[in-house]
Amino acid sequence: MMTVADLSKHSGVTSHAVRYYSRIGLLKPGRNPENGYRIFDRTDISRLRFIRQAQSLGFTLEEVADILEESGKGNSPCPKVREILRHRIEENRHKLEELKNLQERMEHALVHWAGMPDGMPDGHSVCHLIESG
Amino acid sequence: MMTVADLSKHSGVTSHAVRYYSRIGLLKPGRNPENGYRIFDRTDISRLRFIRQAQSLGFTLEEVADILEESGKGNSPCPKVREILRHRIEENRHKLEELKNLQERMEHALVHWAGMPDGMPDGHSVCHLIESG
DNA sequence: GTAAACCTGCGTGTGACTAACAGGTCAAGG
DNA sequence: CCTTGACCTGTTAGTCACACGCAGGTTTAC
Repeated sequence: MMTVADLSKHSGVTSHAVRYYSRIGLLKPGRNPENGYRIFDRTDISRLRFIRQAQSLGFTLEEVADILEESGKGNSPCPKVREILRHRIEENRHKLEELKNLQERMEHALVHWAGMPDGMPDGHSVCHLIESG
Repeated sequence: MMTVADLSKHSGVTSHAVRYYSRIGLLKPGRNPENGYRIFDRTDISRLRFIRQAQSLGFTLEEVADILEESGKGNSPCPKVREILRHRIEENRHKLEELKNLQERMEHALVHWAGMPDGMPDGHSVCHLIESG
């Protein structure tokens, strides 16, 4: 009952993304036989909402596709969902630490550089600021 | 005086990456006219070290290319370097906050789900765990 | 002489889109 | 009836920093 633009406005997801989800099979809209336009119904609306909800929890689109497929076969996706989340939490803990380290290195460098003059390249040094790290 | 593999072993950078840097112009090795192999000298070694040092401080390869080029023209890259770093620090602060938020959402979800049973898909719900968020 | 370990360029894949292209469709207004 | 503008279609390229694999040539050691 809705076109791409309708669904986009209704959901706040760009029409580009809606078409992208259709292309990779996350959404399976019908087609208007007169002009080939995609047509979405209430099921698609809630699917789309589900996709964004899952994404906001850190799920990748591939994982969402898995979940959707499992669910479509009549199986409960919940165990898989719990496992993915546990795994993602571990990964994220790692990434967080790396980013914190990076942030510290960057801030330390900026302070360290505050007292250093700019230097001209001299053939064996590109930028002594960076090389001083 | 060194081939790709020599430089790779010497620096701990994979030979794939060394060739990649050559391809995008970060390294400009000479060529052995007999067989077309790349040959690297001391300058390339320090360039490569500079690249990795800059990367570890959060610079992108494109930025490194800019810096190298500026430096190659005889200008001091230092002002640009300071500016990029300041900018990167701001960006990273943002990213860190987002990741922290995500981590909280994920951990909260896992706790929240601990008391919930697995459910079967019933046509209008895919996974009540995710949809309960 | 042959096997292992190198080298070459090039093309594909990663994630989740965004942007752009060329062309078709549709509703409203003059 | 015609135009304008906003939509639609599929496809392709771009993002980042590589990893991996291909087919084929080279070098080194035994």
